[in-house]
Amino acid sequence: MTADPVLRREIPDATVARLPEYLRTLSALADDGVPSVSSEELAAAVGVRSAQLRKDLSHLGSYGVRGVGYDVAMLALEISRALGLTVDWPVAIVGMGNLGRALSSYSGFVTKGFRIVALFDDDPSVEGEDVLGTAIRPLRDLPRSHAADPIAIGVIATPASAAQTVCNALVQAGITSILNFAPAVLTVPAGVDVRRVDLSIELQILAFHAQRRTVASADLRSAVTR
Amino acid sequence: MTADPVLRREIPDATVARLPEYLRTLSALADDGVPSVSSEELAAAVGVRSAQLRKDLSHLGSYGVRGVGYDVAMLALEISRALGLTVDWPVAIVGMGNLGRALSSYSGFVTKGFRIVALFDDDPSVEGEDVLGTAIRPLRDLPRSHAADPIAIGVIATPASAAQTVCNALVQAGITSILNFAPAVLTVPAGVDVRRVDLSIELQILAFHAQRRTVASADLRSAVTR
DNA sequence: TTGACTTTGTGCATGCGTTCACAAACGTCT
DNA sequence: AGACGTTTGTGAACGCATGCACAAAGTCAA
Repeated sequence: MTADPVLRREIPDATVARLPEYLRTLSALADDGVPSVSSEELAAAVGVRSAQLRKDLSHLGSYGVRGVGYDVAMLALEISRALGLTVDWPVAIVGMGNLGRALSSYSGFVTKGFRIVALFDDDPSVEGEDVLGTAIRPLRDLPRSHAADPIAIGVIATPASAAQTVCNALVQAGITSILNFAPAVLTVPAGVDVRRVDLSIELQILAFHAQRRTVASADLRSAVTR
Repeated sequence: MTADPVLRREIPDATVARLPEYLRTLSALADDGVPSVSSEELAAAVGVRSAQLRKDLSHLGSYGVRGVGYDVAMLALEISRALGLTVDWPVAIVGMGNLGRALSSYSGFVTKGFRIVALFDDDPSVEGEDVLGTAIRPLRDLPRSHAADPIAIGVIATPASAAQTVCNALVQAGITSILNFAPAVLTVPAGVDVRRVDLSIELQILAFHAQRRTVASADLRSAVTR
């Protein structure tokens, strides 16, 4: 009944969101031939507090050595395992505009256990086109494609107007993990996990902070001249 | 000394991150000709709890009418104002690969007060190319471009290896708001606001949850067969 | 082995964010 | 005008995440 304690233990969402950052930095360190790091060093490289890093890692188990630090390669492997990146995740991308093409060639996508197995777009002018070894097919081929080479994760990179239709097709095919880049809220049945990425939100947050800086300095000036 | 209370009041980061979502949904409602919404309806459309929505909006001021709801157009305007989107934000994008092109044509970028004033790329083969009315220039033109048409926000859409160099150039030119799509941690002087977007992190989080579902159902099965 | 030093893992406190629950405020109907 | 139903705005409770501080556990030198 009791499975691997590492997998059964609840890992906080906030921690899960940071694990990819740790993993990327660890991979860079490994590439540089660094054998081990302390929590202090790794935290500084990622941009978090060392206490936070240690607490995050403690949720995965006890992989550090007191007085020494963490073995870079081993820790990277453990984080990969925790995230589920030690197995391959077949990914399909729907919508082959600039964003879809950017995603299919994005290094962070093709490495790290994600394998693009299908590209879809209903625009006849791009149908059949080859993108990095994978042909673009119309969405109606999804069931056949899924049967031949099962898809674990569907990525929606279409305009907002098509997003729900595409989502329905993905769910219909039995795909339960969906990453949505379209600026639309998708409704899905229970058991389907949808995550949305809005490229413009970060820009708006940036504008908010920039504006606040401007207002703050304007306040200072008007306070002086008053 | 006391400026506009709406601008001076501290708005929590978590709230700021949701305001763009509210704004997008409100814009859609306005397009559909809906004159007003209750917090319950709007919250459902966005995918949050109504109490959270009301508390978020309360940070901007009191723009609802008890017993009635919120005026869609007015609330949209107030959120725009709070985010600083009522003024134009000149944006420059560095790196005109697929991602840079996707961003420059992204509807959420060009609408909502963001105006792309410059595109940079040091690849000679794309230099001078016209993308939606803006010519691609080499990064060394940044100071001149900035002087002629000031840039408020710089977007880095280059490979990770070039990100820090590009960032330095942006900071050197006096740009204090930077959106970084490259998978690299940037070091900047104090007073410069950097936000990072990693397109692969969401995919990794999705994989984590998908894996957990798989493990959970495997546990159930093994529990039965035991 | 012993002692000095380093670094992890974690209990505890603090702060922030979310949710509940309700009084206050509005429109409407009689 | 007054009673009624609706919805906002917010104080208070709760829960989660972060940061502190230190004991436990290791290395290394002598």
